Amino acid sequence: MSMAETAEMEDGETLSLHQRILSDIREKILSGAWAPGHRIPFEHELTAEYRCSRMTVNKALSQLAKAGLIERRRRSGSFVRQPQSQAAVLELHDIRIEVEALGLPYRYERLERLKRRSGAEDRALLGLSAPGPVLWLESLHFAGERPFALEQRLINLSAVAEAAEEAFFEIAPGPWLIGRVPWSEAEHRIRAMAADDHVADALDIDPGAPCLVVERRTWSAEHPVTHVRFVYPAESHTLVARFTPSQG
Amino acid sequence: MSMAETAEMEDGETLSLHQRILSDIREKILSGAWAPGHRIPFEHELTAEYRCSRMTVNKALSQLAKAGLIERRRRSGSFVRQPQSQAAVLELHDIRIEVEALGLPYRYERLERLKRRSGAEDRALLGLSAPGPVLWLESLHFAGERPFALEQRLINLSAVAEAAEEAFFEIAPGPWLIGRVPWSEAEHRIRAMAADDHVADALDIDPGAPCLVVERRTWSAEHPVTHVRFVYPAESHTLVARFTPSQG
DNA sequence: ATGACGATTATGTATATACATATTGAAGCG
DNA sequence: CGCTTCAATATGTATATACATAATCGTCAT
Repeated sequence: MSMAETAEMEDGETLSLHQRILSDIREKILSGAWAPGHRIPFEHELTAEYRCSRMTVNKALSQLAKAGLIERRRRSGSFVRQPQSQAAVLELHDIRIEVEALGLPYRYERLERLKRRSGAEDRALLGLSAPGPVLWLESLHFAGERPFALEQRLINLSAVAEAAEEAFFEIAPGPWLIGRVPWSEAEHRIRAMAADDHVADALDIDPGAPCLVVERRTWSAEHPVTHVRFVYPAESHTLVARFTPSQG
Repeated sequence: MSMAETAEMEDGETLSLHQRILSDIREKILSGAWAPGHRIPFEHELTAEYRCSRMTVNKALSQLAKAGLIERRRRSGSFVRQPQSQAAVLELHDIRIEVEALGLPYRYERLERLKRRSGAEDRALLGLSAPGPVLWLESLHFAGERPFALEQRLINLSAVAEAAEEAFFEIAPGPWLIGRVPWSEAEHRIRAMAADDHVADALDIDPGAPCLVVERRTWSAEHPVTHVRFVYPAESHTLVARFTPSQG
């Protein structure tokens, strides 16, 4: 066996050995052949089975453990975990991309722009403790002729001073921030809401009509950067998330 | 330097060397010190900086690449990637746990149970091509006295035959399935909806009131298992998701 | 100029080895 | 019987080494 051997799959695809071990075991777990609690063969057994070194087996098992499919216990071995509480990876696209994926022309319109000192409400939204300068922006995203989403955004100018110079007529604040500020963490809240008069007016729907609200707070290295609320009319929008319980 | 040396952090926590390298680099990227496009030191340079072997550095860099923070190019080096499109890990808890976390007593009530041959609508929901036996269930989850969520579920009896024997009076179909069927994939749809008469009646809210709808389809090894729709009154429920762009 | 080609270089993946660490299980003892 | 101690064992992390592979760069001939 040569040093960096690769394996031929049935379909002709080439996988590295540790990826083959990984997907073999994953398949056994997901198919139910190895039920929760089942003890996976020891590293030295897999070493014999796959004719490879312990390091290679270890790499594969460590990855399965990190993905949460198995649990490893020293001296005892590795075990299939109980199915985890379900989690979904939710893609939150750029609205422009979303609209264009629908085959509709995208248009962005800035409604409001206000520089002010943060009040208690602003600080609560951003998660700030001390007052400071913030920028308030309200914009509309259109799909064709129809309003697609209303965006209400608060930017912490202490964290992103350059935003004070930008009018946001040409570029939406989302893409502008993405290109400028590396973000380290984000928190999302998703809920349903009845349109109030202001929202109904902006989105051209009836007051009281159901809307999907997605709020996102973003931090960059511990500093709050922005809080944004997207309000979508119920008909226009469904969030889709697909989840596979391990990431090969 | 001993073989399996570990490093003391300032706060006294012990990290393995490769984890220290990983978090060092991650911090540089997230803080913005290394902007997108910046070339990360070569493996042999990091080897010298951290006084360790190339394998250790390689492990850390590979992990950063898998997390999507950097891109690796043979012969050229490793580079900080543009900030990715945002994605969020959305936790979808068991409703019982959710209700109990609110400090309210949980109660479950089965409303309807119907065994039938799948019609076109059922097949569309489950993603089935051929007709077959399915089980239709409607249940209510209570938080204290108030209805918390309405559950409408379709189970593919070809995949889970035992479900036909279960009355689902004592146990909710969610927990029952989790303990029995290993699932390999799930797809979620989240949207806002106005309550129709049936939903309004079940949840004891006004017709037309906004609701949050979470639909989930689950597969086990390519076979559709179940489709479930949870309808939450808008006031009762917010989904929260927190996301950090790399998984140290 | 330009295109072919080989050397160089950085990463990708595997090996064998070494020692650390946590936990189990059995032996020994009061 | 219960407690301590100690050896055995499986995993955790690091080393040095080897060869493969892909991309780039310079050289040289056309």
